[in-house]
Amino acid sequence: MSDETPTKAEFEILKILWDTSVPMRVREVLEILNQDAETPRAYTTIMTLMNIMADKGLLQREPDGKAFRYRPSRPRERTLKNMLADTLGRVFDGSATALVAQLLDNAKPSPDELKQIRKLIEDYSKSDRKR
Amino acid sequence: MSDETPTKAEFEILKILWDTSVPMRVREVLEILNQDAETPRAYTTIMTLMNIMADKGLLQREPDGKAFRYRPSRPRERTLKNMLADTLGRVFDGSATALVAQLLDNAKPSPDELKQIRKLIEDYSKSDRKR
DNA sequence: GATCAATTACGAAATGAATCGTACGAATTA
DNA sequence: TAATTCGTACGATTCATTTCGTAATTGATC
Repeated sequence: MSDETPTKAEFEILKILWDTSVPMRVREVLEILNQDAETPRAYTTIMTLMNIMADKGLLQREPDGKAFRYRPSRPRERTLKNMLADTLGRVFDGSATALVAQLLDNAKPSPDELKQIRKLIEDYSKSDRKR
Repeated sequence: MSDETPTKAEFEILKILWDTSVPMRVREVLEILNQDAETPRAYTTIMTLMNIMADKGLLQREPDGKAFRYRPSRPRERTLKNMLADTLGRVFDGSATALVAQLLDNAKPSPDELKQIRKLIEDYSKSDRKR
């Protein structure tokens, strides 16, 4: 129950907080969010959103002067994991193979990326037996 | 513009149509959808949904007696491709490597699946130069 | 043609997400 | 103390999605 998956807008906020890796105030998040936005959001929009996220357990608040600072409740990896699991289950019926097939056909990874990906799979294969 | 990505409910309907691979009427889709559903939907719910999908261009209609039969406008692969591209871009900032890393950490593919995945990558590597 | 059952058309309500304005409170300053 | 500034709380509005009821239509049957 404590593993809510964020909505689109919520996820944007989480990305900012993960990137800076330091608890931030609403205003700071707002400014980063707006600095390269075509249509800037209002302060209260983000305030409300971050409130909801705190209620849901996606963010934690800590008092700082008259304001709060917010931090993500869960590390980035854990959340990405959930979101990917969602796609994997919903879209690819749980088949990692099907997903990779689409991915290759799709993302056209560069030779360099391919190399990295191969390495990942090698490493995983080796560490597999201790599962 | 003709590459709409389906919503959750729309996708469920597409899956049914892809699986049977034959154009179906609303009632048939409804029955499959409801047969293992905890809360069954009303006929009109699916009717409306499929109408919207036809408007959007996700489905095509062909008359059959007094009713219509519906078929997906696009093949499954094409749609999955779009949906995966969305996840890749939004969640993993376009990094196929990052996605695969999560996937391995996540789906715990079996040795057999791994083998298939490796093969996919091999094949892709070979065909890559003609890009 | 009249009637019946199945289907579609239309429109409206319920829900969830995203947006923002106004009210109000606390610290800061004039 | 009054005015300013920064913050949160709360509620309203908009928008997309999902849901479904009622009315109109159509084809089949008598």
